[in-house]
Amino acid sequence: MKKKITLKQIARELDVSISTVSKSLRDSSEIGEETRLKVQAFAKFYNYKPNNIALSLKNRKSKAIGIIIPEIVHHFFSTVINGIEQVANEHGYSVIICLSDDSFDKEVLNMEMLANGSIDGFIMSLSKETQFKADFHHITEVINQGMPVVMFDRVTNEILCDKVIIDDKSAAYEAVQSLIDNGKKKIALVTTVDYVSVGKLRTDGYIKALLDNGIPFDENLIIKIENVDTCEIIISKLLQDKAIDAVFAVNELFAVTCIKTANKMGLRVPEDLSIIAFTDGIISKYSTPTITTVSQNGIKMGNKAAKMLIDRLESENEEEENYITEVIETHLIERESTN
Amino acid sequence: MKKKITLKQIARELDVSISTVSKSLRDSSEIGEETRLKVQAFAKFYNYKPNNIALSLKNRKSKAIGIIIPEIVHHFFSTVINGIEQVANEHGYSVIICLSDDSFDKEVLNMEMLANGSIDGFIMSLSKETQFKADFHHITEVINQGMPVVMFDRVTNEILCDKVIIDDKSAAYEAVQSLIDNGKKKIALVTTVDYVSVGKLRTDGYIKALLDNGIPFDENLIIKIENVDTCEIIISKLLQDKAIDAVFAVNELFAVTCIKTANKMGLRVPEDLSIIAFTDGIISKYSTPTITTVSQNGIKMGNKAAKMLIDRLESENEEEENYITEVIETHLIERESTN
DNA sequence: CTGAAAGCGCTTACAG
DNA sequence: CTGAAAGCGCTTACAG
Repeated sequence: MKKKITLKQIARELDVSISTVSKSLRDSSEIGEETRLKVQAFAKFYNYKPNNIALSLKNRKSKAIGIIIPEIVHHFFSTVINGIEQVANEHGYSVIICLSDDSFDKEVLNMEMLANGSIDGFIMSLSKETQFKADFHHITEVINQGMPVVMFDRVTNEILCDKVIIDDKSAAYEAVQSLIDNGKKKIALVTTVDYVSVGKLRTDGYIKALLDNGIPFDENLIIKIENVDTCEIIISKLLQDKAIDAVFAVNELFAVTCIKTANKMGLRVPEDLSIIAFTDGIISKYSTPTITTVSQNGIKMGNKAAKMLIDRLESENEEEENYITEVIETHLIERESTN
Repeated sequence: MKKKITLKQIARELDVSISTVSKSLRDSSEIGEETRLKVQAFAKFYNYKPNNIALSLKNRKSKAIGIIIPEIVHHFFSTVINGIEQVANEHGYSVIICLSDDSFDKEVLNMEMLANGSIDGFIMSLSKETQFKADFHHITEVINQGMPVVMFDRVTNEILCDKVIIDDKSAAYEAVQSLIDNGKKKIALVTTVDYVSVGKLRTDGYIKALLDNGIPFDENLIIKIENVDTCEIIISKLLQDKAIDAVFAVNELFAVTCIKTANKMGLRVPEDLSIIAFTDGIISKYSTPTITTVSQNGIKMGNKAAKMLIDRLESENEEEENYITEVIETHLIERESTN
C-alpha cells in the first residue's frame, strides 16, 4: 500500500521547497533546468498526480459538470448523457450525474449538494413533480449565485437560461401531417398529462395539424396518460372506435402498448392502424412491427448542451446574459408501423 | 447575483472569529448560546452551505463514489446505476459516473482522474477492451493506494477485491435445462466473443447443461458475435438448420434479432423455435412475442455493490482484506417466446 | 467562552 | 534561481 504522493513529500525527499516542486512540475521558466529535471524525474517515478480537490479549492472551479435528470433508464436520457460526456471529456471536464427520480425534493437536494463547490455548472431536465409544482426557486438560486445552467428537453419559460430543445410542437405537427398525407382520417393522440411541458407542446402540434387540414378536432380522440403501467385499458377503450386509422403517441412506450393492444383486438398495424411515436429509444427499432418515429436526437442535444455550458464557463465576460435557446432539428424515421 | 457566502464573510459581518462561526454552526458546546444563536440565524438568513470541496480537502474524503461502466445506453447498466444511487444517497454519498465506452484508454483515464481526490472508492464493470487485453494495472494501482474497488458483472479473477456477480454459468445452465425439460432437442447458443467474461461463463453453462443431459454438444450450434449490428446474416445462416428448435441468447439484442430473423424465414416463435435470453432489459417486455429471460436484477446488484463499498469505506479496520464475492440470485421470467 | 494557529494540497505574487 | 508567505474554505487541538 503506497499512498498517493504529494508535493510536500517530494519537496522533503529532494530537499527543496514546495514552491520549487510545484513550479518545476508546471515547467516554469523560473526554475533552473537541473532542479526542474530532477523534480520531474522523481515525480514521474513516483507517479505523482496533483490532487483535484486541492486544485478545485485553489482555482475555485472544479472542471466538472453536474447533470440532473429525472431517470436514467430512459433511453433518451442515456443518449443525452452520452452526448454530454463526449463534449465534456474533449474539454477536460468530468461529469457528475444525479437522478431526481422525477421527485421535486430529490432534485432540490441534488442541486444544493452539487452547487456547493463540486461542479462549475448544470445541465438539467426538469422532474415531473417540479413541472407540476412549477416551483423553480432552487434553479433561480443557483443561477443567482453565478452558476450557469443549461436546460434541455423538459424546460420552463419561467427560468431565463440557455436551453436546448426540439421544436416539439412543429415536430408533432409534421408527424400528424404525414399521417394525413397518407390518407388517414381519424387520428388519435396518446399523450401525457398536460403539466409535462413536452407532452403539452406535442398535443398543441397535433391539434394545429388537424385544424389546418380542416379535420374537426375531437376531444374523445385524445387520451392523457399518467402512468404507463396502467395505460392498456385506456388505450383499448380508445381503440374500440374502429374508425380510428392512426395513432400519434408522444413516446415509444405508449406506441408499443398501442400496437400490442391493437393486435389483441384483431387490428393489424399498419394495415388497419398507423402509428407514429416521439422517441429516440430502442424499442421502436425492435418491436414488431418496428415503429415510425420522430427522432429526438439525444446525442446532438447532449453535445449542444455541453458546448453551450462550457462556452459560458470559459467566456471572459461572464455577465452578458444573452441566453439562447437552441432548437435541434428532428426528423421522421419511417419504419413499419406506417404505410 | 449574490455569490455563496463563506465562513469568513459571516465572521467579518458579525465581528467574531472564523473559528467561532464554524463551531457555532456545528453546534459546539464550546460556544456561548447567545453567540451561537446569532451566528446560526445569520447563516440561515444568508443560506450558508459549507463548501464541499473545502470539506473534502480537510477531511481527505469526498463522500462520493465513482462509477465506471462501459456504456450507459444499455438498460442493464442504467439499472445498476439506479441501484447504486439509491443506497449511495441514503448514506449521504453522491455518485460520479464515467463511461469507458468499452475502451481501455478511456477506462484508465477516467479512473486516474477520479482517483485524484474526487472520490472515495470505485464501483466498476470492465470494458470489453480491458477484458481483451487483460491489462488491469490501473485497477491494481488504485487499490494499492488504499482506495476500495467493487467490481460487478464484468469482473476478473486477476484482481482481488469485492465483487458482485450473478452465477452466469449456473443461470445459463438452468435456462438451457428448462428448454430441455420442455422437450427441445437441438438448442443453439448465440453468445459474445470469449474474452467477454460473462459471455464465456454463459457458454460454459450451456455446454454443461447439454452434456449433463446426454445431448451431444455441436460446435456448429454455437455462434460468437462480435458486433450486434451485423449479426443478422450469421443468425440467419444458423437458422437454416431447420432442426434447431430453441435458441439461448446471452443478451436480449441477440434474442430479438433471432426472433426477427426467424420470422422472416417463416419460422414461428415459440411454435417452431423457443428463445430465452439473459437480460434485465426493456426490449424483452415489448417485443412480439415477449421474451423469456434470465433476469439479472441490476437494481439488486447496484444496491449490493454500493453497500459493500460504503461498508468498506466506513469500516474502522481498513486493513482487513477479506474480500468477498457476492452472488446475486437470478430467476427465469417466463414470457411468450417459450412454451 | 473566544480566537489564533496549523493544516488539508495546491498555486503564485513577491522577496531575496 | 529558490523559497517564504498568503490564500482557496474549512476544522479542530490548543491557548488564553
